Amino acid sequence: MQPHQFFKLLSDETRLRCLLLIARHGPQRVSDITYALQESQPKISRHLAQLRTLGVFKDERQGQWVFYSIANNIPGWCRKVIEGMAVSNCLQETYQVDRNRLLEII
Amino acid sequence: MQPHQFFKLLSDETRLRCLLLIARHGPQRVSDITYALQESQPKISRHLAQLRTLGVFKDERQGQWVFYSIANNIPGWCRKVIEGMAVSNCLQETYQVDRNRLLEII
DNA sequence: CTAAAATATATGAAAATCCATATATTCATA
DNA sequence: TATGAATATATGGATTTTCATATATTTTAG
Repeated sequence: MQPHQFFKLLSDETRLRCLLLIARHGPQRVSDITYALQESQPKISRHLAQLRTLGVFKDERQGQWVFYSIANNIPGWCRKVIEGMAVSNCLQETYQVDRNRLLEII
Repeated sequence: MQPHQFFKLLSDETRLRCLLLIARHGPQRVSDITYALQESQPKISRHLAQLRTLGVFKDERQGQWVFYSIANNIPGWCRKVIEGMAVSNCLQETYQVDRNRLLEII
């Protein structure tokens, strides 16, 4: 994965919201992410697929649900960016609402 | 500047090349960046303008030349990403050629 | 146990939007 | 006038989104 490809994934706000939610709260079901972000299911599914296709996410089916999580073999520089953002206070306002909605249901 | 907007800047390889060149070698003239990247002048100018418009770069005219450099008031989380990439060895191979061409002429 | 219904996720196709590039031109400075 | 930089326009192509539907799994009814 080339740097500009990774940054392109992060350039879409929906994908960034998905990534940060999972970076902070671990593996999540598609349906829960859909609820937390208040977006349509196909929209979430497509963005998760992009993150998976480039190797940032992995998916795992458990019964009727599919859980997405951060792949365990991502490059170190990717992990550094993700974790840097996850602890950054630049996100407090914008992404807090997603977190709160997720915490309602998990 | 919102995170996904910053990452969109980094999602274009030409912009990323400009950014990393300046992150490593300090303020540079448009003409020197154009030479280092071996791209057309309007193309470079347009990408530099985007980086400037969102506040990542500042420009300064000195005589007939315009120097671009990293703005001194960028958010901490941006600086962290930029410096993280600048020291990352994931870029060594890909962007070394740009650096070498720049070092020829400065 | 089997068939039907319900739930969860993915995908094909189409529409709308966005983006990068090339060319030509203009602006600014020396 | 010559050089360096910015901008206008057109265009091709990529991206995102939606709608409808397909697939897979689980639950329920009989």
